[in-house]
Amino acid sequence: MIVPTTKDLAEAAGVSLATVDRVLNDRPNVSQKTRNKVQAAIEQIGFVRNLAAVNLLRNKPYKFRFILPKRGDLYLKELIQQVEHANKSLRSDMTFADVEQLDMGDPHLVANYIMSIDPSDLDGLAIMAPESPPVRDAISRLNERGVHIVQFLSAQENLEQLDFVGVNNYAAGATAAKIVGKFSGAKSGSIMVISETMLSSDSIERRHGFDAVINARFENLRPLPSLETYGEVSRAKRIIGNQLEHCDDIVGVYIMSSEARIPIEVMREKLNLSDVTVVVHERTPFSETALKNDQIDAIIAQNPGHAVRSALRILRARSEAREPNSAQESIRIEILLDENL
Amino acid sequence: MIVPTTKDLAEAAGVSLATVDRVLNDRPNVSQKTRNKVQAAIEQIGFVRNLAAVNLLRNKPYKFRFILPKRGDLYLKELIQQVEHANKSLRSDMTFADVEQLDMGDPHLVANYIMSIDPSDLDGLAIMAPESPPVRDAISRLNERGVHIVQFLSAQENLEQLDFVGVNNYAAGATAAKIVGKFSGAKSGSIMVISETMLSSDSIERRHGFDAVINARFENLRPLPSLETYGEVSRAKRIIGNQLEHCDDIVGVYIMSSEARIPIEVMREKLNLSDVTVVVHERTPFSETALKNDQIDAIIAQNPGHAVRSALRILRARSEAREPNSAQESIRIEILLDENL
DNA sequence: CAAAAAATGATGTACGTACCTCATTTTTCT
DNA sequence: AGAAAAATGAGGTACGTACATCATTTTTTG
Repeated sequence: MIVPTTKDLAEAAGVSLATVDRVLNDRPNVSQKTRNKVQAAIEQIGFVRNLAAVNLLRNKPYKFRFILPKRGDLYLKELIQQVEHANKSLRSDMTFADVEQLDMGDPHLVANYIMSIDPSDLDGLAIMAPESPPVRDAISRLNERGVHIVQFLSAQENLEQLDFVGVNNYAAGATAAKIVGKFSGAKSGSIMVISETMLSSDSIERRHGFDAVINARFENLRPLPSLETYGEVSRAKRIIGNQLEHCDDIVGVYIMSSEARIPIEVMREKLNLSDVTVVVHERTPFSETALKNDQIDAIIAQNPGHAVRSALRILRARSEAREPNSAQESIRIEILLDENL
Repeated sequence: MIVPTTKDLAEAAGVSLATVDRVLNDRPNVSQKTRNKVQAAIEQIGFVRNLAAVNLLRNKPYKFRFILPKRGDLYLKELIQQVEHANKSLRSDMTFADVEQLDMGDPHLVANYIMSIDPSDLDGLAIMAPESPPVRDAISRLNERGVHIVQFLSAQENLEQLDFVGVNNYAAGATAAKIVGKFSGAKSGSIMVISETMLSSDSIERRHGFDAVINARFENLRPLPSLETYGEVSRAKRIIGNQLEHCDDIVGVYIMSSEARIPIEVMREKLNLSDVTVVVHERTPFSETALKNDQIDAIIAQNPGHAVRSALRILRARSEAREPNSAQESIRIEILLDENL
């Protein structure tokens, strides 16, 4: 099989290589007639730029950075590992990725960091940060200064023009609700809803989706107010214990944040977890074990490897002024059971 | 940022470019001492081959073919579309893919086709064909003649040394069982199991996985013998109608083959599908609509786009004598509900 | 210690494209 | 018609690697 080159294209179009180059790279001083001739020849012989040659010529290292929270859970650890792995396996492709962990409790610190970035140092940024106006503004500014941005797993409002990698959290909550509802069978009772914090838009959206489905389809179930652990074991013990005392008809538990460990460990002291339906988010070594041990029933997950690779593909595409292949880049809401782990 | 080249490597190792080349490409006439020096320098400066340059130099078009069944359903159509799409978007990468559809009813025809392939025409083959000795032998032979092979979505026995793309069908059946069981709540009754044919190993494995989980965890449910439609509407009507008459305690339906349309259309005339739990395989325009209309409860799916791209990545890697990135290539058993479509 | 063998160096070519400069032809304008 | 402007052609360089060839040095062997 012969793959046509620019040379073949020039011949087919009846013009010189220089003119082909002018057309392909949108340079001035080409008549419309010639442009058409070349375009026709492109279609006719099926010419496609050889990516390897283009990349070799560009030969620019692409540097991308993930901004992730400092305080984190097992899922965060997975993400970091995936970035490191991607960094290794993409080096031969001139793609480099690293991680900067910031204290997300302080939006101004995050905004300052973003604004301090030198666009000549970095080609793109994947940001996972709680919704906040200063951060949003900093992102916009940096983007205007030529750094490509992907909103990673958590989106800022009013930044719809930027690429987003992650799941629809409303749908994720709704999916969790469907599982909790269906798995509870004909039982009636209350559903505990536990979150690390309800300040993030992720949690809010998940809660909305969850309530919508429970209310619409499972009249027998009563979702309780969200409990916020703030990631502290002692607090978790207190508030969860408190609720368990006042409520003796728990039939299901939904843990909205990516860290399922603390709530599960607290609860399994006071409750037989195999008797109630437990749904958590994100696959981690802990949640995987819990699923196998029948302490939880389902994991709603977004694959961290997919997410990282997808963000990098999008950043790479943007850096080369290509359109990302959107079909390939959507992240699925995965439902993991013991059977399909 | 500077990315080290072979030139930098030569300098760092204190040898000439020619020697670096000898080490990198495993050529003879290099002392062990020098090999070590170069290896050490590779580690030290973090040298990685520039893929673009290697590909440019190779500059070989890779030609791959998917062998798929001739008679097929909507899922097959999706697969074909995905191959066509991949073919377009990978042209700039010198990767070409096409589809050959064969009558899978005749193993010898399939085997003959495989044996008639000229290894100089084709770099790799992705085969989806029912388990059969002549086909298996033909695959082995072709592989020995230098054509890389991927077993696509359905595996041949005793060909474990070849790459496989697809899900574990036992686990897929088990997953379906878990959904049917849990979604049926406390109800007792029978489960219909419908397949196009029970001759394929896919169906057999799914059935095994299904029965294992139902028997182990759901004593209230009784799986019925498999009904085989052979893809014929009239036959489907007859056997399904027959079973519905003799069995008035149906609480769930499991459709094992990728074509859900015929059984669903037959059944919805005689049964209120929203009263029973229905689980099918593969996302197609039909099953998607049925899920939205509450005629089915869940789809067990393997993403056709992922599958096709994965097969092509593996074939490409093998053709370039690289190891495929196995972590990225595993196909998930997806559970699709109305909420996470 | 000389001859053979092994190891290493020096140098050139090629892959397909982008970008550059300069020469030449064609078109447009006055 | 003649000058200015636009269009096109011709040719070179560079990216990083693989694969040659041939010259030179070092090591091994009898």
